[in-house]
Amino acid sequence: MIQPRPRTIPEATVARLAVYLRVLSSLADGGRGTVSSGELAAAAGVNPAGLRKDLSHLGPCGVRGVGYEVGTLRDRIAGVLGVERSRACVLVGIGNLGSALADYAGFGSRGFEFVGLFDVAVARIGQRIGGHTVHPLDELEQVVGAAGATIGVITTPADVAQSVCDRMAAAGVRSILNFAPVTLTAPAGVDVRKVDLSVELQVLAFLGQQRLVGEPA
Amino acid sequence: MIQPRPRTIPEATVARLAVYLRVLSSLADGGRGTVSSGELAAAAGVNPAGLRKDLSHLGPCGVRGVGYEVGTLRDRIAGVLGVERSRACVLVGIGNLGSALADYAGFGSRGFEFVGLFDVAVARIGQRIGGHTVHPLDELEQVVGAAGATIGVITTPADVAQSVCDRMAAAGVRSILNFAPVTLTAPAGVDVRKVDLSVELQVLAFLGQQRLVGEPA
DNA sequence: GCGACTTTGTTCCTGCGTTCACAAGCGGTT
DNA sequence: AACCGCTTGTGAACGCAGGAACAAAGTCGC
Repeated sequence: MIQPRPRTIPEATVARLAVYLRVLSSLADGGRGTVSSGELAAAAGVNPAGLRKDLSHLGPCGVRGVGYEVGTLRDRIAGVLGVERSRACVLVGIGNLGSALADYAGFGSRGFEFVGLFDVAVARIGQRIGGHTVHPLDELEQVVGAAGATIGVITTPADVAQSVCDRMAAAGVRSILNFAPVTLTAPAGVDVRKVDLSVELQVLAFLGQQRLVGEPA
Repeated sequence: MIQPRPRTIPEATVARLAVYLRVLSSLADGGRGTVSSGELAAAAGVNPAGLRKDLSHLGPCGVRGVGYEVGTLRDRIAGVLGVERSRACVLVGIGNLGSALADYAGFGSRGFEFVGLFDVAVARIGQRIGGHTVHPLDELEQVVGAAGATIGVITTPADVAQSVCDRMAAAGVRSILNFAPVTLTAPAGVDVRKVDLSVELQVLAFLGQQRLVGEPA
């Protein structure tokens, strides 16, 4: 019995595969049959050689002299990323950002299903966002257990993010995406990924000012 | 005349400096006088040696045997990142995500000032968010020119993001932060930074499932 | 005043990601 | 059937980030 995926796929490659998947879906909708690595790389904003190397992690999936078959490659990447399987997610903190995520249709088509939206503000509870209802935070553990949710998203203010993280981990969540501007600590076996919007903006601004100093042209 | 910043600072270091700045601000508010690299690294979630290497890009700014003086280091990092100077930003696309960004108080304290919020929906125009008023998109070029905005944020749907990007670049914006799920192309001299929320979630989910396969324990 | 401890700043090294360049393979054409 | 052009897949080199270990330096205690 050979194992179909012998080695681990680098994290940077996984991130790009998700981008390729989006481009391929768009091409497939446009009725495109095949694409070359050069064209696909241009659409994704990466180097053609790097794209081929990324795809090589999935095994040979192109035809030399022709290119990649759009539909086949899309399904291949979707299978590797696990898009077809539905993943139960919970989201805590229904502010503007949390509402944006809950309402974003792109998650549903990628295999993510929000099985619970939570907040502490009574004004928020009962609101319907993206087809789901906001529940009081007290019900977090019950919903996580009942739905078998393994993914949690935190969009709360910074001061309560750690306590939410602890509760999620204790309830059985294994992967946490944190938008709160704090560094969370989680027990072993639970990995946390942080997205800091203000850091992104600050890096962008710094690179811009650094470019001005380096190249006064 | 020696140049105060002889070399360029790596991008990864810049991102971490922003995190250190936040931690240091929090420590300063708590009345803390000095910190060691180990403690600061733990709070930021990085390796102590890496933190010292990051800080070495600013020149010597600690005292051996003691640690770093909290207030001094905070001001030093703030100066390098250019926090004290106010940067004019424009934001196009006042949906949930755009509202979240416009309303986020963390930007103002980091030197970013939104001088214009724009949308095409007449229902949005005139709304006040985070102390600013939403304007029709037609006024984008005028506001960018008048305020000298060099930073633009795109939180529009994917299909109009490229046209907004083009208009921003033509109007004088030099740095663009793109939240729309498309790869934008901009003229030389304008750099685009992309944040894709669904990609982040997909990477997280994949790492979780890969971990289960690799370590069945 | 001197020694020892603590902590920074630096240097080396290992591993990873990215890029370039080439061989292998397939389709179309004559 | 053989040749030619095109594209994939892979191997090698380069550059960079991350981690560990060590020397320099300053402070505290005696």
